[in-house]
Amino acid sequence: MCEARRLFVEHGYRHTSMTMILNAAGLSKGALYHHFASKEDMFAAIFEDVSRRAIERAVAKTGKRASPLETLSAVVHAWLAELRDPETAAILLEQGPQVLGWRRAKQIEDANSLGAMTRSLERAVESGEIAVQCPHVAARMLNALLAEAAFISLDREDSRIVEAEAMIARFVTGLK
Amino acid sequence: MCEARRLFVEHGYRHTSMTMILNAAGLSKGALYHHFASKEDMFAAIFEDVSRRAIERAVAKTGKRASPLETLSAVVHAWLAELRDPETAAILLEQGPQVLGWRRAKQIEDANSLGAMTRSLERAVESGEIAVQCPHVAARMLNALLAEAAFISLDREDSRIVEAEAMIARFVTGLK
DNA sequence: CTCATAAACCGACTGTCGGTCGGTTATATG
DNA sequence: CATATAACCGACCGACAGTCGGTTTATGAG
Repeated sequence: MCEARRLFVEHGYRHTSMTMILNAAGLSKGALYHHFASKEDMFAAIFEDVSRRAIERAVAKTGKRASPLETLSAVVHAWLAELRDPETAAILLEQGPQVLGWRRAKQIEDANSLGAMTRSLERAVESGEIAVQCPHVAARMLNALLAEAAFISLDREDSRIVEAEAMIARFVTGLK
Repeated sequence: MCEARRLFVEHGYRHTSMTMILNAAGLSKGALYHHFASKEDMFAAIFEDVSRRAIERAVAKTGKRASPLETLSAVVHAWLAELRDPETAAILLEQGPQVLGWRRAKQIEDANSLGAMTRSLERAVESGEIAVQCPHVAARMLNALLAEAAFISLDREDSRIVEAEAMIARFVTGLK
């Protein structure tokens, strides 16, 4: 599955045939289809794995903060840093929604990054630092901004990245 | 091409074979491939058409406003209304990025909705109502919020839609 | 060790689908 | 009418995801 991820990142989902994956992994078709129902399902497993590990790393990097809102800001920053990793971006931002469709991709993210973001928002609401009716909606809106900022940062134009991050910061503080 | 759009909306891109389109349109393969280089190219033409007409309608519905910022807010509102049309949403939000990839989809939108949004932002900057360094970045961030709000509104949960729209309004006024 | 059971693995085969190509018909132009 | 160009045709092809009957390997109870 590690080999499959590498090939997907390098050539894209469509241009990576099962045969290529089979050769790289040294497996047979039957073996692979014994573990995954379809090529798409295998990609979903990879997507889930990348999503889970990325948010775990981001949360781990975020030490203890004074308040829930500051923690949220720190998580947001750490998450953006994770998305700057080309492999993570390729799977989570480019190919994920393309291969799985946004519904399935969001569903998987709900159990990982989106879920962590929602919980962080909920804590900030409980502490009274921000005011939103539905933290899940706020998390999705925030997540959309983060994904767009990550897309922009893929073009490696520093000034634009700085501006995008500033807008996100303003969005978060604007929830007060 | 009208028939193809209908089939794509109804069954999705993947589950719409060329043969289905050919039968529905009463054409032969050769004829169709004389006009489009590939199935994906045909979809791109449909995407471009839907994108162009949707922003045209939104702008048309937006009458004259007192200031560029008010015009921007009105365009944003009208654009959200357009995205609530299931067929438009299916092509622009669901299938577009999935079939074409976000790069190509954004490139086409740059000539239509994103372009209009950017120009509207530029006017508001010129009049001094808002302050952003790069209107194009702001337009993309705003567009990401609008797309997410449209996704949320596809689930038809009214309270969430209201909250999402309020966040967008706050984002726009927060650019001051 | 033996045998039963299941999990993991194999690879030739198949159906479907996007795309091709040599050729034909319609339309416009001099 | 002659010529050229665009529109159109559909049998055919290669590639690919997915299948299936069968084999090997691991497990574990007697």
